Amino acid sequence: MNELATADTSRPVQLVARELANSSGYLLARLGLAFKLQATERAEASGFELYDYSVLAILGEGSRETQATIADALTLDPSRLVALLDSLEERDMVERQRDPQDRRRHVVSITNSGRKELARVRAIISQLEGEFFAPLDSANREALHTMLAALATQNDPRCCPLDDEE
Amino acid sequence: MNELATADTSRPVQLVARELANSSGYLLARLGLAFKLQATERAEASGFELYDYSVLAILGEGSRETQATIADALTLDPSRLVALLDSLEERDMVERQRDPQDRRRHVVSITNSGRKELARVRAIISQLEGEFFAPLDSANREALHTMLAALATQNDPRCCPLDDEE
DNA sequence: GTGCTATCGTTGCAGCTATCAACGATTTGG
DNA sequence: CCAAATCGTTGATAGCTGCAACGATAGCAC
Repeated sequence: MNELATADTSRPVQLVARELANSSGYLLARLGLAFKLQATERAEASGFELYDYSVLAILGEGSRETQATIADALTLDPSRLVALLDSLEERDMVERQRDPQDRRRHVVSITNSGRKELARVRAIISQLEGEFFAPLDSANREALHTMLAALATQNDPRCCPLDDEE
Repeated sequence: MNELATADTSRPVQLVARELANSSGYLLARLGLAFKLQATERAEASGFELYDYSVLAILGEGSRETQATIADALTLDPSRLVALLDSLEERDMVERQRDPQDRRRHVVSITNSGRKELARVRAIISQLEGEFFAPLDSANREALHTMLAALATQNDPRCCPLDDEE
């Protein structure tokens, strides 16, 4: 049925199928992964795990978190969080204290030096975002963000509270 | 320094940090992963691996591909593709033939039954896309797709050729 | 022609990661 | 005061990813 089973060697770079490139979901997944990889790379170049940033960012917003709530917010297995916090605590960025009201819990809080480090990673990620979304002008960037937030509230409720008031 | 290290147990659902929710890159990564997980789930419920769809979609567009070009397009290790093609070939969806012009190569082509199965998975994924992007009206969906495509051409060139003419 | 090197698909391995069960400590409720 | 549930932690297990090595074939130098 194949008159001549010969590959056409003419193309310079192999592109993904039109069908996939036309799928917003595929683009979303692929771009999301690309961003995550680049973020991981840059963070690790500065001595951080990418999850360090997520954890510090959560802790940087004031409310005293227990490990279960952090793990839940990041959709992370609690057992994986243990090693992350061990590492952060060893580097004096966070502190674990027993909750006096429920001594099973650990209340995790960020330290002053943790805040400084958070600012450093934040700058790195922020820089990357600027480059990654550079193809869009600022109006489009904002429009994109609004749409992503809308999708997140429906498809990943833990991600985004929708209360943009303030 | 912590007057009372007590977690505030008042919140119903734990949300991710404001800082992360305000990051388009974070939303992109998280939504992309969420989409991929849902797609995997639905595909597997119908007896497909998600990559089966990617491979079939590429093969469904006519040009005769060699394994290296497929792996390259999907940013997939060639060794991983072997098992995928073995499985697809076993189910009579694709065929491997030696390229007579270069007997090291395998030219992979889709079979008639492969096209039928492709149509089935395509419908499944298409259905999912409809649901996933439901929070956006069709104008916004199109705007979003255009932006994602623009980002892809810069950040993941293998993903999208930008030639939307036709 | 004869080697030398590169490429293609394939196999197998080794490291990493996620996922889960189980445990001690503690709280809660009867 | 006892039983069940919860919290953080540890350990083990399965699965995936990327990498090196291999046989087969091609291209190139001479």
